[in-house]
Amino acid sequence: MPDQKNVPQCEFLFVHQEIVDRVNQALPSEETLFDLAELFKVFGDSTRVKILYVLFEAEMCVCDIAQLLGMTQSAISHQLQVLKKSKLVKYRREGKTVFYSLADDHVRAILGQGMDHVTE
Amino acid sequence: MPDQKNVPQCEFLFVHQEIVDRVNQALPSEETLFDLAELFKVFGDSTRVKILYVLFEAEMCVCDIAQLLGMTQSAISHQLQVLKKSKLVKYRREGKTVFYSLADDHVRAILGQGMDHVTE
DNA sequence: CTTTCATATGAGCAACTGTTCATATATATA
DNA sequence: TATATATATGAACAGTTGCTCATATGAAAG
Repeated sequence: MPDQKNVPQCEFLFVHQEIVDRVNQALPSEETLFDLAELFKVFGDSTRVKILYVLFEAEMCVCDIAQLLGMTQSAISHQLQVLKKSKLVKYRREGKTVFYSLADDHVRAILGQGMDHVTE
Repeated sequence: MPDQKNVPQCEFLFVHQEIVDRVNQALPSEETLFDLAELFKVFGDSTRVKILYVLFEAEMCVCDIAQLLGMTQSAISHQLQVLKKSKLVKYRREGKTVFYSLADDHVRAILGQGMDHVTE
């Protein structure tokens, strides 16, 4: 962030200096906030959300997911790589087939919180 | 979705027909899943996450937020409109100034769940 | 070794996103 | 009314994203 802290753009900055200080202390690091946004970005796509919901129920191979969602194998595989990179899913090879499943219960918790907000 | 349900692309689809049926039942509606992804999309940007974290601490006017984050008033205002449209923040006018605050505690809960996953 | 099947991956493209810049709106004050 | 301040907003542009298509990789079977 540029050093503009002492160049107020409105009179309220100094009126609320205590609040500004408190916020600055409470604000997580730039890196943490970036990672957090990156995480939510992964959840911010219909296809990926669908894949995660499918894996809620059972581990599943790539082509079954594609079949279920009516999408191409390539599209699903690309998105599974995104989910894998974010450590939201894990996989298990069995012969020619690769089975994907949810990495842990955080995924359920996050989706659940979002669902609460959407369906209320 | 195209009607490809009876054109298996791999042998596992029919081996796991029961699972496919169960998943199809458990899967929320297309519209709900779309809304869910749209919600997470809003959280999927550093600037917006920062704004929300700032509002965690206190209601704040546009220019104070811009000041705090070292960004232009315009950029912050644009993002506040996005957050407003998603009903994640509310605002209160006081003379020339507009104060923004979190709309409800869902926002905290969702960010908190994400933070758990990021900081573990 | 060759073929087949399931999956992964790179290039290319259209659609979307976040910022900047210029300007408009709204409120208060002289 | 004219001016100043705080915020909102539209256009434009660069950067990103998700899909398709073609092709590559990996594993099992002939």
